[in-house]
Amino acid sequence: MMNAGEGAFRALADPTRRAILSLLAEEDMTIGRVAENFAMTRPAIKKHLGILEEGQLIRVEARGRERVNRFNPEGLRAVTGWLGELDRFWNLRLDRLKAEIERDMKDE
Amino acid sequence: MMNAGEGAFRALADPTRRAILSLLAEEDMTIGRVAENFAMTRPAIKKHLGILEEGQLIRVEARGRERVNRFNPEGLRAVTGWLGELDRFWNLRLDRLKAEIERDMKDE
DNA sequence: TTTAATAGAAACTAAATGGTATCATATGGA
DNA sequence: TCCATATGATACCATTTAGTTTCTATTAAA
Repeated sequence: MMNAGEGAFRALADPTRRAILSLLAEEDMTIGRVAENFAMTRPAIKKHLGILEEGQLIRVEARGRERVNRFNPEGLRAVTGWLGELDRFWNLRLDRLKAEIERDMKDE
Repeated sequence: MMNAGEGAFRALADPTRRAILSLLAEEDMTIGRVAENFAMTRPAIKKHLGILEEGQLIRVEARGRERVNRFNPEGLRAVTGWLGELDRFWNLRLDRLKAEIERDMKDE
């Protein structure tokens, strides 16, 4: 089980970035518009958007002098995929445990 | 959409912690046993386990002089729950978009 | 063609993070 | 009881992170 989606996990760790992602899931926004929603300077928001982009959680499209930031649901696959694998491991373990218990009961 | 599972997201951001979680999903382990799997001192592993515990992703049970660390699948709900909400937002948006397009087509 | 708006970049700071080394504590067993 | 083992705790260090301020570049529009 390896480092898939390193960037996505890192991007999701910060609450501001998760809030940004929520906004962008509802509506595409320029950097300025995103920044209006936070008590923080635009450069700070820009950095967060950069990290979200690295994690593939958003896509940025140049449009004249603006940059439109859009949510990229594909990027979440790295995360949900890893969580799914973890769950698979867990269930395999439960299955082994169950089998063991059944074997023990038969022995008695 | 708010800060649910802050600790869990933070805990998952580090690759070492994700690797630890994978191990623990397969098998309960003491701190020492976990540490054997990494090129890192035990205090470092202990810190990671502490952060995983804060994020509710593991539970720790004292057992004599040992501490057994076990994976806590419940803790992932904060994460999957948030991801689900995000997805819901996204789909609502797609629905609005679809409705709009259908309306426009009827107008022509 | 100025001027105002939008964004990018760089340099800096404070605090958090991931790690180490070292020392103290508690428990199981010879 | 005494010793080895398993863990906890503390202090320290280097790097990263999240944020700021300030300055520059590009584009829209009067």
